[in-house]
Amino acid sequence: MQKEPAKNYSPKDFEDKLYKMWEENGYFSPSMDKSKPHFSVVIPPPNVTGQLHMGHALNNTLQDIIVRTKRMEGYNTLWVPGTDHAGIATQIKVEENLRKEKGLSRHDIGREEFLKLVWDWKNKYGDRIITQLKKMGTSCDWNREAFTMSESLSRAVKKVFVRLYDKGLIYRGFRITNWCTHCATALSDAEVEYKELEGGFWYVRYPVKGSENEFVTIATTRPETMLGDTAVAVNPDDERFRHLVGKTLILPLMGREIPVVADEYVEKDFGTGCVKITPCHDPNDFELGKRHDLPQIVVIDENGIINENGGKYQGLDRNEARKRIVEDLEAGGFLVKKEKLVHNVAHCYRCGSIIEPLASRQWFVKMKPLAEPAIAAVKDGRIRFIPDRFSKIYLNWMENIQDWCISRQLWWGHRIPAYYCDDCGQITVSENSVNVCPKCGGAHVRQEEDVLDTWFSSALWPFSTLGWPDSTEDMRTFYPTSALVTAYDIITFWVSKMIFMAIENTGDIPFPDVFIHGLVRDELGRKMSKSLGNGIDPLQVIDEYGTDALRYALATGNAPGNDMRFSQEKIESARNFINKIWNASRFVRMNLSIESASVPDSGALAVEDKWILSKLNRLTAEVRENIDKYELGVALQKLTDFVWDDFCDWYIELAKERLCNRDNPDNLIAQNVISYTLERTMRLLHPFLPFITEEIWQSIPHEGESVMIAPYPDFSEKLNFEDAEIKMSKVIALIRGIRARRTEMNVAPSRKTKVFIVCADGFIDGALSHFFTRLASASEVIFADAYDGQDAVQIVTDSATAYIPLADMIDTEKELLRLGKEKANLEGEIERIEKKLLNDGFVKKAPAQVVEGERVKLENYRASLDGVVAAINKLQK
RNA sequence: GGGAGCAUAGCUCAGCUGGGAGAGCACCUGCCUUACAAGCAGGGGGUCAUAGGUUCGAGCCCUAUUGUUCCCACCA
Repeated sequence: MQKEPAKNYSPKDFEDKLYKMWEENGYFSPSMDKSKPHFSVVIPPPNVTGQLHMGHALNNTLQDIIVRTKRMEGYNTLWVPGTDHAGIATQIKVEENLRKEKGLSRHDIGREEFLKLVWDWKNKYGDRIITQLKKMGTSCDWNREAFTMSESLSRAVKKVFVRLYDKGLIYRGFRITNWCTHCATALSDAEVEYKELEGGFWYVRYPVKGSENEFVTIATTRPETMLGDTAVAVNPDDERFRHLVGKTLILPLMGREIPVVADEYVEKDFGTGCVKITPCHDPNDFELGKRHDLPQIVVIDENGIINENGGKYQGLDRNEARKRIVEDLEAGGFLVKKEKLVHNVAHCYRCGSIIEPLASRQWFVKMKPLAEPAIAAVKDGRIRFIPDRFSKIYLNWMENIQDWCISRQLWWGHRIPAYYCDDCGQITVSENSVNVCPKCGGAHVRQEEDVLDTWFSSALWPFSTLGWPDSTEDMRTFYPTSALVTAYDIITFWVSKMIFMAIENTGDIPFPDVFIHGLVRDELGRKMSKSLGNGIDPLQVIDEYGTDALRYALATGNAPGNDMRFSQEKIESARNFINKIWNASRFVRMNLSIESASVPDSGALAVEDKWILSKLNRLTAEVRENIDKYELGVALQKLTDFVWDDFCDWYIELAKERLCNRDNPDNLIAQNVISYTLERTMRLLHPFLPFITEEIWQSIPHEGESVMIAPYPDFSEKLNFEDAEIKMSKVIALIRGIRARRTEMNVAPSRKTKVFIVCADGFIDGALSHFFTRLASASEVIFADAYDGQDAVQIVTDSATAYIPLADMIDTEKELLRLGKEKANLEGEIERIEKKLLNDGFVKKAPAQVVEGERVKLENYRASLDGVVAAINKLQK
């Protein structure tokens, strides 16, 4: 029929070719068939200049499985791809590059020039991640590729900003923010990471004004901030210090007079019970300072340098300043002691430097009013997390939400659409650029320098990518999207923000389902990271084993929300399975003469045909259900078991007799059944293993252009053959028994023997002889009512007893011992079930089905026991 | 301090709404059986962390304990 396929699965021969074919034929685009329900997904946008890592690989594999299934199920399916401009991450990269290549900083070349460089960088690397996503087999509609900084998405960003500002949900405020001195920008709370560090804990005496030799001792982990102290606080209930409240202290080194105040915030039992208050460099002190109306003195600037308020320490780096201040305190007799203290220190999640809490003017989103409907949407079930436990994490975070700092002192990002008038101080927020102050008419108007947090634009992703704020056809057709697939580590960063932004701006939820997966770890369970050098490059895996193998390794045995370890072992077993499929198809192809396949009337079908068709049929229903419930790992496991055990190990072996012999009268029936089964199996597997299934599907009888757009198989009552399944399972049990016994007795596989079968109810009869000649080393199969021949090995199952005359190899004593054990075993089981059935509670309360199941089991055990007892009697004679 | 997860075979993990434990790998035995040695056949191996409880029945539900991982908060 065609040239002999390669002996081993060789993905390079077809993966790229097939992807190109799908893309060129437009299969990735939605059908736009309005009579069908829609199914839409937006990709979690990777960093535009990033590289594909295992996390992306897992995320996109899971999405693609779902999307491909829905597409085959007939939904009008859209998967929107795109990338994120990733403000800080990208800017840092370009800055580093600029420094390396030209020794310049971004300030040296100015905003405009720098942004040009970033765009160049983006254009250079922006395609790389897309190319890599395509390598994964992702079936995104590339015609709709989005980018958070594109013109249309920028328009959405401006629109939302103005809307929220007009509603009073965005405001500008002087607040403590997390400041990264390396990136020179404010960060949101979500962008800082806490790490435990051992640091110093310095005890310092502050003299009380006007009373000689009286001191207040405070303890601090950051002595350099004392330059900005404007008070010392004690707990109002603390007897030890009550008399000091209201008194004045002299701040050492600075000589400034500061008050002692009482505030509940201070814990009596920690440190000395007295806390120095630095409103501009500590969030708690800031709040306390406001309560007590304390002055705000900034002493550390945005680069981590002591500023003009720091007296003689001006110009020192914060670390240098700490050293000098401690020295000076000691010299001045103010330092009581230094202890070590392990405490949590905030770090920048991007560059890792220590965060400086710093009071500055920033833009914020008022969260409480936005959080409320977002909480309700999850609580009332309009949005559900899979698995459900993540809704707790979401709710816990949402219910304790703080205002969101959205301004960043970066250049790469959406510049905040706010305009300041230098003449009258008016602030104008507008979607259009403002050149003349609408209040005073002055022309000295400048736009806010800051840009928005990257997450501000990604928060709009589910609708901005569909064309919002315009009422586009995509928006009307595909919104709300159907599911979001992402890892648990960005639930608070991203998922939560999409939810409240969508509800606020579109009046609808962004998606009903949030399918959460875990992280991919290395063989030892560690996070894959650049610094550890333990990352496995998915592209290298693809190069070596193929995309399908990678996808299989990531999808199999993966339970929703759970982390997984990736190992060489896993990818190899994935490859082995695919190779198995490949060879099964090779066998089928080699024996095929028909051009199209259909299932013959059931009257023409052999019992094994009915069995495999029925199994496949049931599998179809189960796989659909598992995928619907996002149990992708389970679905793939069932498919694997079917292909390997049922189809390859049993059906193919049984079919050989008819299939490999063109003269066999049933040859065509076998051809039809086997190619029908293989074709359906390829369709079922296609969402998981898109390439191999397409390659095979194209080479066997099929209808249509591509398996990718073929209908996903569905359950059919016509192919439900329960009797055949029961019959086959009994035959299989008997064959297994025979094989096991032979192996136990070291009978060489080449030694064929007669097999006598006694089956009281005739369930296993002469029509099934070929099973035993093919699969149980039988030279001849004789059915009888009883066996009274020579000494034989006996294999007892619940439906039949097989006798193999191997007189020369039987050790009667051993055999009796074995049978005795088996008898005891069966008796035990029987006793257990009898007891259960005598239990009134069980019979009355357990479902009828379960009780009936136990009764059947009991009968089977009893039948087996009878057989074993008979066997023993026979041997003892 | 608050919250969540995990603990099942030597290893990595499945186990759906409770009905007497599975897979892959590893290990042992035998096979080049005309699709596949990336394979075939057979086998050993688990008081499902511990202690209670609910139930006719618990790996699964409840409580406590131990170990472990993570998230949030951020006590100077």
